[in-house]
Amino acid sequence: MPELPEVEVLARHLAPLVQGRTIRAVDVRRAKVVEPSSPRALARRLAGATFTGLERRGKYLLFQLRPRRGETFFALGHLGMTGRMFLQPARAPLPKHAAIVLDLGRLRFVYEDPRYFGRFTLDTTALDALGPEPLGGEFTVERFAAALARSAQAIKVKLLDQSLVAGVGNIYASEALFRAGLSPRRAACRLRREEIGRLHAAIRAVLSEAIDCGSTIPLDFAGGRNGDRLFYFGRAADAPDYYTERLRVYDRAGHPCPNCATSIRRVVQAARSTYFCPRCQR
DNA sequence: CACCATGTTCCTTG
DNA sequence: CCAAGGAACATGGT
Repeated sequence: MPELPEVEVLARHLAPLVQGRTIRAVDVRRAKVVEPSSPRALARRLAGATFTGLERRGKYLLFQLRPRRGETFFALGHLGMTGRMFLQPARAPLPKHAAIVLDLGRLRFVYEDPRYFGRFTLDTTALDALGPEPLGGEFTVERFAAALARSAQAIKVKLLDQSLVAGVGNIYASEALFRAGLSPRRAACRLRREEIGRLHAAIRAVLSEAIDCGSTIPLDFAGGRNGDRLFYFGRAADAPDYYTERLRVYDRAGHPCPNCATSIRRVVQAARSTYFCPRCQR
């Protein structure tokens, strides 16, 4: 469930739940997800530490922890494509693909991830490569334009570059371009200033609306199948409609464009699906 | 069985 | 050296 809005909503949900809780024991069930930390090093560091803060940066979660003695440190989480993090009662059954389990006493913190593409590690260097937060003051049209001017890549592909803006993924890249009325195939360096301004505003609008939408959904990450279908997972037949209506082009090939009823197209760019309206997006 | 999937990194090619 | 494209990672859904 992982682009910026999903991670933001998760961070807001999780922060008060983990705040002040102390880790009693650490179970690394998939060594891969702690790389480049070693399972032993991670376990030693986390055991006895208390959660003192949680924030989001791009698609990452930054857990602030205070050890029994010594200085505050951080653990970096990433959900990859299919990761989830939640608290559950200590005696509830573990999900099949639990990668990390933190014993918090009556509760436990679980990071589970069927594909194990995500991370839960002490190494925070990935943050250094991130560009500005799209919803923050550092993401200015000037800076955005300057970065785009240096790239001949298709704009859709460029939006996935986390050093350009942090947190836009495959879904919201298509959504932002639709909102801005720009073809995903335009070369980044060929966009006019006015178009860049539109795209800049569209990125912010699409992401903040998604956060607002997600924030209004009662979340239940307790591992159940029920309250966890936020965002784009909510499109099963039994799912509420609020989500379906939120995405205007993503995964909607062949459906009518909400503006002009032209059939939405799917194309492949850099081995990833892109969805757009060939009439509204030039 | 075939193909697709919200992400990131690494390798190859040009 | 750089940019761009593709494969790999591992599992599940359709």
